[in-house]
Amino acid sequence: MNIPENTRVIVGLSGGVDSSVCALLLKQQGYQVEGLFMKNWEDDAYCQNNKDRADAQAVCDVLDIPLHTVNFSREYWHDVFEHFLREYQAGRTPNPDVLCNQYIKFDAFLKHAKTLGADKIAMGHYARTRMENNKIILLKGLDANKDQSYFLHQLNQEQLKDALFPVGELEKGQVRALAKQYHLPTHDKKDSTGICFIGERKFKEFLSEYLPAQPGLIETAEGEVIGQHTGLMYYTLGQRQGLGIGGVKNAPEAPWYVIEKDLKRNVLIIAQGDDKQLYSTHLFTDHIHWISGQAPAFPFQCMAKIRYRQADQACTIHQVTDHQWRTDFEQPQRGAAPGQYIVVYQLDSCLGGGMIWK
RNA sequence: GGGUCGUUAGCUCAGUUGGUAGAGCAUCGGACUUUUAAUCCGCUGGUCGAUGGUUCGAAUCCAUCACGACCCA
Repeated sequence: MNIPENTRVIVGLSGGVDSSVCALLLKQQGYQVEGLFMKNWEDDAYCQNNKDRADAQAVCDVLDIPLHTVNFSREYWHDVFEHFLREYQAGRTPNPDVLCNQYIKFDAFLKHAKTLGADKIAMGHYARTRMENNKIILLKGLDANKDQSYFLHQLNQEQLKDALFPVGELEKGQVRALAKQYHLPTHDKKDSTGICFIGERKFKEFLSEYLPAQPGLIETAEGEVIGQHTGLMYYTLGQRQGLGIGGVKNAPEAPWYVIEKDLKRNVLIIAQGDDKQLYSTHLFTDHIHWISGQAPAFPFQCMAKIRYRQADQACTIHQVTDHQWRTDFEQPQRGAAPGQYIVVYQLDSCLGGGMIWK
């Protein structure tokens, strides 16, 4: 029904190799392709929009397609960054890139693309979609090592309906090879990491620009004070780095990890080595988004990840109340952090997920 | 006042019969990674409490002093 030649696709071009090849593939498939570069964060030492935009433009020049630019800094700040700050302030560990997809790439961007006359949008994510029983299902990227469906699990049918992910059908190596073969200037550009659109930063430094830090004590699970922390928000459950604790008398020669954040007392609680308290047999969510638009029957046996790039874990989801679900894992999970998302899978299909509450 | 034991990298400690020092943790850097983390790899880092002495040579033996812990008066 959708003849590529009559279909206008607007590709989100970041200036990276994945979105470049995304545009290349669609062009090869015969679509009318246009690029759209988003500026979502004001320039600074770490966020160089101009360089990325120049790269996106260079790719468009090679592909001979137009490039549009749009500024979503306000939307990003309001829909993603403020939530990010609120969550940290509340002692949780947010995942801004999940919201970035939900509110920016598959909302603000999608709407803007429509006003530009797009029939479809496309992104360079390593993920795939299929139509099954008149519903869109979201699948993991073919390259298991690069699969990014985790970040897309909050999307709904409406958002996925007109989205294309051609790169998801390829392995990363093939993507780079194609980029090189077709002389895309981004072919050997290093993959970007760090918070989407903000970039990689010294995290503590970055957060401290926005949130006041309140130093406090570090205690062992037994309540013994063995150090000081610089602010609870700088730590996440399971974290090792940044505690500054080494060589405690009468303790084993093992590293220490965060096992709890006591907000009331502003105390960071840590344990040593592979402590049982680092692990959770279950966790709670107060809402689970289902991509299909329909919740399964509970209890629901499935697989899930509690962090990006974690191997799928066998679990069972129980509905406890109208607004509480409990997930029981077959194997206890290390460092389940409130604010992060549990994302649900069945085989290659990403079904949805929700924010971990506790 | 007397006695015992300690004082070695940021921290906790190991250093065989004397030949100018290591480990874990911490820190820092790198890899991995569109969150935060985790994980992996690597580098730094010490005139061995001070001063004398014995010795070809002392962190290792001796003396004195300083500091600390404990014990006996």
